Amino acid sequence: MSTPTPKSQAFDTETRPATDPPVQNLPKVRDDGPVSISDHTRSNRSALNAPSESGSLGRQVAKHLRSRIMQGEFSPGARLPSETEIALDYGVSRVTVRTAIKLLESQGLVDVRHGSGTFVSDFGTEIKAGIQELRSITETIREMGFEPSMERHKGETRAASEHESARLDLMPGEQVLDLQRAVFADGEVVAYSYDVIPIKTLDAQMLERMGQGSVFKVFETIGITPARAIAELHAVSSQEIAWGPQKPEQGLFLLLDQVHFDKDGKPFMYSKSYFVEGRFQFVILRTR
Amino acid sequence: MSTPTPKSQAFDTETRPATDPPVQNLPKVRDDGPVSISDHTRSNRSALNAPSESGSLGRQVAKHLRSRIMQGEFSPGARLPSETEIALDYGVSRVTVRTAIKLLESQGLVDVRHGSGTFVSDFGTEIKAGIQELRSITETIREMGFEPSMERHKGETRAASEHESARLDLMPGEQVLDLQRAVFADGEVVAYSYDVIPIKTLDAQMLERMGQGSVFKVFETIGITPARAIAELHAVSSQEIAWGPQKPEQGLFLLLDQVHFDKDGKPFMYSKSYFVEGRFQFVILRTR
DNA sequence: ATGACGTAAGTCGTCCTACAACTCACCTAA
DNA sequence: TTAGGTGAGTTGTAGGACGACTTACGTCAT
Repeated sequence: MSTPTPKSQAFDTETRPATDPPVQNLPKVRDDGPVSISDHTRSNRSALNAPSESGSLGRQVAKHLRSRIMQGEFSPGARLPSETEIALDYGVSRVTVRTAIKLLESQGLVDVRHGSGTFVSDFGTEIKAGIQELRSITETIREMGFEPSMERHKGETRAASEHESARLDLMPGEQVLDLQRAVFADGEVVAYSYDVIPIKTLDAQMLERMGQGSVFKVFETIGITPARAIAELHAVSSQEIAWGPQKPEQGLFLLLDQVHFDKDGKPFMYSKSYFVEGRFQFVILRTR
Repeated sequence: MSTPTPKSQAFDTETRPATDPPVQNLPKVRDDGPVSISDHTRSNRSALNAPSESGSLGRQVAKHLRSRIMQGEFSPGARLPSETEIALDYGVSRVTVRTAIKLLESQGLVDVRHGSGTFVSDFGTEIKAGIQELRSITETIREMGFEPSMERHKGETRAASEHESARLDLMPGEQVLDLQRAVFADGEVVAYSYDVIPIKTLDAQMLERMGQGSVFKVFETIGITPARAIAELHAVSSQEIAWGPQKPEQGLFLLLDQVHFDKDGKPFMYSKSYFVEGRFQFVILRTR
């Protein structure tokens, strides 16, 4: 599918000021005059449009700004360029820049002050481990500067329990993939992951690949995009959860009990992640 | 013994958003022509401008929309009026409505679909107990439909520990108020709160009022507005934390270890809140 | 010299208007 | 019946304008 985006020219006979011939993949750029791009102030307008799924323009700009902040281009406390400047830089409207900045603000990354400017949050760059954004555990670990790895302990199909059926919106007794894995950061166990995935969304080939690396990567290949997750937090003390040589003695865990939904609101995975207390730091930024 | 369960009515002071907060200040309306407001569709434009601190127009609209959603005017899954309609309704521009909706979206309350509309998130109304927004525990409990109360167990001044000084940005040895309280919901203990507040920000009168009700209320009166908090999450198993007749046997807690900052980025309180596992449900909505 | 005050420039907040991109319901024709 | 087109409605983006707020700076009276 994916119609070539005909840009609607069949019925617009009138009112196109024609200043802007249909562009394909770049954000529309208006006045590019002499195209003199100095080196020390290279434009960022071609930096958008990631290869894969991109989302709205505002989200793209937000994503790019975020990475620039994370990479230290703007240090904590520093002021970002004005909205107008950023807009010119990316070749988008100020409206778009504002939506992007609003997003970053809601993530606690920046701090907008009326009449003064937009500033990088003082702890902005340390929030990487935040729970607020939806990421796979492996991604999160990698962002924290560790090397993630996984070890499959169990991976079999069985009937869903009543509790799981309810959470995943299944018929009782439907088959699911029961995945149990240990999660490592630099070779040290940081969590034990119990994932339950409805079989019907997978084919045989997937079953093997599940559990190798990030399950989210596999989901991507079949067009399932995680849009959000609703999670409960619990403190758990039990000897029944961990296994293996690195099994923690005290048996104290922070349980993230969550259901993942795709962009259509359909649940596609139910997972219980038991984080070994003391080996993984959860940071939450609370804003008004 | 057997805490009297005071039901706390001495300090539930403010703002019951009954149905119609008396307001005087209107947002500037430009073309007010004949001011003909039809009856069956009463305008909401006078509903803005909360009595105290209001914030930007967009935030006001967001706040009001939020309360409308929470009160069930729009049920989960339902579509909100179009941005244009809302704008007319409140007498603001569509831009303002959009910033408001963006805010609600980032809180997971609504779900914006391009070309289709804005919908109340399916769980949106259940996220009340979410950690994402900065609220006092009492407020959160009230929103969950319980009657909050508190019992002061300790309230004395002492020198700050090294760890506390670091978090609160104090000189070592500076005096702080050490507050230890049990938090009740409908008479049942749900948490034990250890708060540390620098003395210099308080006067003698405040010291007494602290610990009566919400400490945030007291802070408000001296012009300190909590803007954000950075928190760590931990699982804790200990018998040293709780006290009193309702002390939980298993000694299992979810610890929210957090520093609160005002809008200028100054830390004004360091608090450790130990939530009794199983008596308080933490829900987190994770979005991309 | 010092402090209070006004002024101007810079920046975010809001408004208006217009159009593009997308979704959905409906109708039509094969 | 089904495939496709069409149009109305909705959110996304653009561009220009002005208001509100912050900050720095210069002026003036003390």
